[in-house]
Amino acid sequence: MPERPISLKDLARELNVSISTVSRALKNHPDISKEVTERVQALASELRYKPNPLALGLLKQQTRAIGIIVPDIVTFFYSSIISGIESVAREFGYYIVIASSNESLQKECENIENLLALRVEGLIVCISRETNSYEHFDKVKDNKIPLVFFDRVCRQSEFSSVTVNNFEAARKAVCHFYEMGARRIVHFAGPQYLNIAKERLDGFKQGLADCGLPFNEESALFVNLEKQHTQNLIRGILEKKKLPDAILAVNDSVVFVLMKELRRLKINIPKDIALIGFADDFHATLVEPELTSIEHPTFEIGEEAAKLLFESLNPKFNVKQVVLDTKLVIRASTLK
Amino acid sequence: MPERPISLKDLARELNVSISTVSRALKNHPDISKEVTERVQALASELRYKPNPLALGLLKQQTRAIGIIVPDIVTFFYSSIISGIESVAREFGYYIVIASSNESLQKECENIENLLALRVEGLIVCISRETNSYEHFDKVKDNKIPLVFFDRVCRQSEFSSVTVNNFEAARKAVCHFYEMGARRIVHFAGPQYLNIAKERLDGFKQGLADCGLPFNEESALFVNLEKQHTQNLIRGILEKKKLPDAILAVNDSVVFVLMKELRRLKINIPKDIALIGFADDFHATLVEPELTSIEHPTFEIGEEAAKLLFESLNPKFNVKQVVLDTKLVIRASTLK
DNA sequence: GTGAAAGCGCTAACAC
DNA sequence: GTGTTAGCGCTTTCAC
Repeated sequence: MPERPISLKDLARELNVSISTVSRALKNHPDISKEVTERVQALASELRYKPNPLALGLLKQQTRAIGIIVPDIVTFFYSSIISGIESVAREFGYYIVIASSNESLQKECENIENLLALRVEGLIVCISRETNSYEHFDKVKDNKIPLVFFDRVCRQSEFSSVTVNNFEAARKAVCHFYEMGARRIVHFAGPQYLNIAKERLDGFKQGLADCGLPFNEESALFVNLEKQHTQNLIRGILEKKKLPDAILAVNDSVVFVLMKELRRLKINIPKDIALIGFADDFHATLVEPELTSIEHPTFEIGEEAAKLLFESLNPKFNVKQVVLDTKLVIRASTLK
Repeated sequence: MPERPISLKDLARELNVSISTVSRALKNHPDISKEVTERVQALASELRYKPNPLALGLLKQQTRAIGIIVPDIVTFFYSSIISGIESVAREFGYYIVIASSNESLQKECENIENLLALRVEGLIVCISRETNSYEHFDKVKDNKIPLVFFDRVCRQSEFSSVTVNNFEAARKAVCHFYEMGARRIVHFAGPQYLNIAKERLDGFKQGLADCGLPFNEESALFVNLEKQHTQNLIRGILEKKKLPDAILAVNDSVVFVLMKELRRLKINIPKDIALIGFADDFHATLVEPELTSIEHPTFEIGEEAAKLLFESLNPKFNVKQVVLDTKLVIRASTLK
C-alpha cells in the first residue's frame, strides 16, 4: 500500500506555518510575503507535492473526468475517435473514462449508471447497434450532465451530436458507380432504427433516382451488423445467379466480410463487381484490390465531440448538431 | 452545471435522523432498527442516492482507478489489450484511465506524472519505442504504486510483467520457412534496446542455427518501427538483385508495409518470397494472400496484466514474470 | 438504537 | 501578511 503522498499539512508542519498560508503561497497569492512564498514553493517542489485531486474534486464538486461509451474500443473507427477525444480532453485538463457496451443495450444502460455514479462531468456516447429505445438517457438529463452523441445518435433535439453527411456520401457513391458503368447497384444496409443506416439507405435511394435508376426490393439487403449474420446473408445473395454490378456496403465490417466472400467465390473486384465501403484509410489500402471508400474524419469526429462537450459545460450553451464531411476516395475496387 | 447529487445529508434531513444513522442503515448495520433501515433504504432508492466516490476516495485514500500507458490506442494490438484490462478491472470495480505516449519517451514521462498526480492505484505500461532509459519509473517506485509492464518491458527484477515467448516464436517461424524450402531467410528486426526486438532476433538466429543455416550481416535488417523509415529501407533492399526466399517481420506495422511494397513491385507472395509476420488474426486474414502469422493472445495479455496488478495491490506480493504462448498460424503467405 | 464529532486534503471567508 | 474556521460527503469511534 502506498504511504500517504505529501499533503499541505505536511508542508505546513515542516515550515511552521499554517495550512492556509501554504495553500496561498503555492498559488502566488499576493498577500503572502515573498520570503514565505519562496520557502513554501521550494519545499513543495523538493518533496514533489501534488495537490490531491480527490480533495479538490470534493470541494469544487468536480471530477475532471468525462465518460465515453462506445460499442467497442477495438475497432479502428472507435479507437481513433477516442484518440481524438483524448487529445482535446487532455488540453482541457480532463481525463477520459472509457466504457464499452459491446453492442449491447443492457451494458450501455449499466455503463450510464456507472459513469454517472462516478460523477463524470460529461458524456460522449455512440449508441449500440441494439439500442432502439432511449429512455436510459433520461437519467443523464435528470442529473444535468451534458452529453454529446456521435455517429449513431438519438434524441437530437435534446442532446448535441457529431455526425457525418451519410446521405450525401451514399448518394455520391451511387453516382460514382453509375459513372463507372454500373447499373445493377445494390446496397447492403443496416438496421433502419439506426440513424446512420437510415441516412445511408436514403442517400443510396436518392443516388439511384439522380441516375435515373429504379429502386426496388432487390436494391437493398438488410444486415444486422453481426459478422456471422452478414456472412450468411452475403453467401445467400452471391450464390444466386444474377450478380449485381456494384455493391455499397453500409460499414467497414460488412465490406470486409463481403470482400472475403467475393474472393472465396473467385468473383473479381472490380471486373465482376465494383465495391465501395464505409471504411478507414488504413484498412482500405491494406486489402487487394485497394478499396474505394467513404472515409470518415475519425480523429476529427472525436475532437469535435469533445469540443462540443466542453462548450456544453457552459450553462448557457444550446444544443448543437455538427455534421462533418466524408470523402469518397477512389481506388482500385471501382476502376474498371 | 449539475445541481448537487443527493447526499447522505439530504436523506438525513428528509427522514429526521442523523447522517451516521443513514450511513449505517444503507450498509445494513445490525445496530439500526429494521424500521429505520427500511425507511432509509426506501428513500435512498427512490431518490437514486449514489455514494460520492470522491468523498469515499478521500476518506479511504483510494481512487479505484488504474492507469494504462500505451504507445497508441489506435492499433489493434493495444486496443485489444486495453479491452482485456478493462474487463478485469470492471470485475474488480476499478475503472481505467488511458494515456498514450504516441511512441514518445517525453510523453511517457508526462503520462507517468499525470497518472501519479491523479492518484491511480496501479499502472499498466507498455513502453514507447523510443524508451531506452528507465529512470522515470523511479517515481512510481517511490510512490509505492504497483506497476505491471507488458510486451515491451524493462527493469524486470523490480516490476512484474506479461510478455510472450518471442524467442521461441521467431525460432519456430524460421523452422517453418525452412520446411517450406526457404534457404535465404531474412529478418526485419527492430531496435535492439527493446526486449521484444532483441528476443525475436535471438530466436531468429537460433532458428537459423537449428536449420544449419548461417547468420550473417545480410540476414537481419534493422528498422526503427517508423512507417516511413521502414518503407524506405524496404524499397532499398527489395530493389537489389538478390531477393531473399523468406522474410520474418518483427511486427505488424512492418509486415503490412512490406506486403504493400512487394505488391507494388509485383513480387509474388509466397512464390517469390514467403512471409511471416507478428500480427493479429483480423488483419492477417484481411490481406491477400492471407498471412502466416505469429498471433499474440492480446485480450489475454490484458487480462493477465490486470490480474497481476490486482495481485500486486496485496503488499506481500512478489514480482512475477508471466510469459504467454503465441501461436504460429500457417496461411497462404508461406505455402508454396 | 441513535447521534455527535473528528478527520480524509483542500479552499476561502473571515478574523486579527 | 498570516492564522482560524467551516465545509465539501463520507465513515467510524465514542457517547448516551
